[in-house]
Amino acid sequence: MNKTSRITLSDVALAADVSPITVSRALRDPSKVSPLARDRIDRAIRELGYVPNPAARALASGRTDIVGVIIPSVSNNVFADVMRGIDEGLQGSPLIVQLGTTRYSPLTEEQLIRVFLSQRPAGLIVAGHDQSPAARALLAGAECPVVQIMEVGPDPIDLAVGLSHFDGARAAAEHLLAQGYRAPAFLGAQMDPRSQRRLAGFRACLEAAGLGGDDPVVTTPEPSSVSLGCRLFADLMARLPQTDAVLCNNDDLALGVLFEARRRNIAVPSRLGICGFNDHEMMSAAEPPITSVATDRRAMGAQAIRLIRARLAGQDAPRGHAVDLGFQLIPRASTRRNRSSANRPT
Amino acid sequence: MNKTSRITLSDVALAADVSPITVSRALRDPSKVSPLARDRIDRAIRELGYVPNPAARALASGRTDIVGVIIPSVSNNVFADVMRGIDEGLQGSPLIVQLGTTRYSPLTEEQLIRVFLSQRPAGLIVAGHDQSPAARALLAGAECPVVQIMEVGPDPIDLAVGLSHFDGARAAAEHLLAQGYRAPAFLGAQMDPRSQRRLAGFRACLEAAGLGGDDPVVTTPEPSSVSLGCRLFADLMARLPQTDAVLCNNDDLALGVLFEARRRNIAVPSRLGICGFNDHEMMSAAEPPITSVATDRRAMGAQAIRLIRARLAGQDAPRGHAVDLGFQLIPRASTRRNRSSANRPT
DNA sequence: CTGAAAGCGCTTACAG
DNA sequence: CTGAAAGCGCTTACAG
Repeated sequence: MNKTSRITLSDVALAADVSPITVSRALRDPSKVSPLARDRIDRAIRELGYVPNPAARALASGRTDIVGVIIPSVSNNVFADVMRGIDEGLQGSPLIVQLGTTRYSPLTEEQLIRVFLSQRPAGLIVAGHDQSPAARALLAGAECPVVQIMEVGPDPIDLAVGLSHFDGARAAAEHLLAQGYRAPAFLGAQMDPRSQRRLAGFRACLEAAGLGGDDPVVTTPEPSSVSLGCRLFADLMARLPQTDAVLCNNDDLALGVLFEARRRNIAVPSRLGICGFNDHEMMSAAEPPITSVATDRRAMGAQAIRLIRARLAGQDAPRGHAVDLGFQLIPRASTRRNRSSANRPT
Repeated sequence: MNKTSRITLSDVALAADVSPITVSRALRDPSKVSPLARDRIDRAIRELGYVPNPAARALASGRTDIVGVIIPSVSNNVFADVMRGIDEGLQGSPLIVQLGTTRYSPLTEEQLIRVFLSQRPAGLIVAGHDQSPAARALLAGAECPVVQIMEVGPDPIDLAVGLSHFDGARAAAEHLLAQGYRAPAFLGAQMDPRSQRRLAGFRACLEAAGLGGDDPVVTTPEPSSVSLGCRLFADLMARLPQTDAVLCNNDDLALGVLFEARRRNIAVPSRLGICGFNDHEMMSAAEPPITSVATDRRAMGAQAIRLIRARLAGQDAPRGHAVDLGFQLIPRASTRRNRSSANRPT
């Protein structure tokens, strides 16, 4: 094709009057080259506008600077936050993100893993612990560090960083009971594995409190949204009008519940308690501010990259190493039922 | 290193009893290979578990299946939506997304363009029209299709798909005036070029209406958030208490204004009109529902990919081809001041 | 500290 | 429809 121009390493070598090998070395580890040669090479690179060909490098070395990231969806602010953390973690490294979305399909995930692995990535980040057996096998056989993010669970493939969604939801449910709510319900959308575990945590709390009878749960496989929160809450009220508190699978739903409650003149928090999950920034800004379970999505992404970089730098990060980032219940006015509300921090 | 295993094209050729070239051909264009050879090759590929090496392919052909996407930020739901559209547009193609974020820095953008271009991508998508001259030069010299997204403007580098933010904001301001608001203000965060143009559209409307004196504008370079909407609105009310409507740079701010107005017992829409920008899903769910300027971010991403795929398929898409996706003002209760509100579509 | 040789795994023309 | 030859632009050992 366009065989015009395109400066190669040999061109640089010629201009700097050294061998190509020396240029290659200067590029990869300048300390291995004499200062004099280094200077000449640097100048030649600058003058010629040389840019290395990553494909050639990858073919020769079997390595790349690519970090593959495989997540269910990008239009979910939770993953957007994770991506942000990944991006921040990448600062100062030559690593580049290759992004793939599974749309919550294990089969798509498997295919993506195959494609991404064929690129010989420097590292791979995948969401969750529920890969198909074939996907797990692929990842287990990968020559690069693999980080499972979002949750910690038994038997990580390699590295893992996340939190226990079961514990988070259980803590939230316990909070509702502690506030005096007696008929809490669970609202869930996009019931992915993590949502399922949140639901399980909710149920565990209710059972422990002897409230396990009704199973006051409304869920849908639909993707989450604020509008969906409105609708799910309407469904819930039609089915279980005695509900006095709602634990939402995520903050979007919680916001929808708040709006719908307002539309129906249901007083929050006195008649209805609302709790979200993740503690999106808007939870503290809402009126009333909404209680939520804070998770640090950015830290998750950043930490995943940190683990990969450490492994690449030859540092020790044994297989099976899992980092539990935990969660924090942030009580706010939306669940402040029987207490003095004189002082109201947001 | 690990020279063990790793099946190559030659291995497949050997097993299928054809030459490597024929295998290569079968992979790229099966119709050019006899059905018999094709069968044998397919079987060999399956049995050996052969996966092509993209680096080798890239080096030999000078092409890759990579689409570079360069956006300011991922933790901004506008770009998350665009990414979603890109992702959808990619369906059924072998293209893979490589993602880079500029953090709104032209210098970082330039570096990213350089790095991404060195990969010989199949296409490049960049946000906005305000690249540095050096970045523009790089893009103009690119051998792949380049799509500028988010807005349409004069002198696109190659392809473009977006809308006029100036027009969108002006239409919103006109709507506020038409509703009888007489002292509209503008609230803006993260004042990137598109926000600047929205502000300009707002000002143009006010001037045309003879209301250009005060310049009722509160902006900040801080990234946008709902909480920030609360704070900016507080600033605004302190400075210009006569304000009776707010045009927000985006929906996050608008939601923050709604919450803050509620906290202050400022009636919406009678005492205060609120209008957002982008029409995020939550605008229709809010109570009251919030007027906004709808933009189709997903379509933007999908269309960008469509243009790239068309160009790659050899179809005609002349340089300078710009697609204006337009916008649509969605009037809702938050600006329904003097009208009968008997029927209230959301 | 530096270099000559070989090779990474494909594809590109060019023949036949 | 099929193949032999050359080469894409680097890096990897191995010497010196």
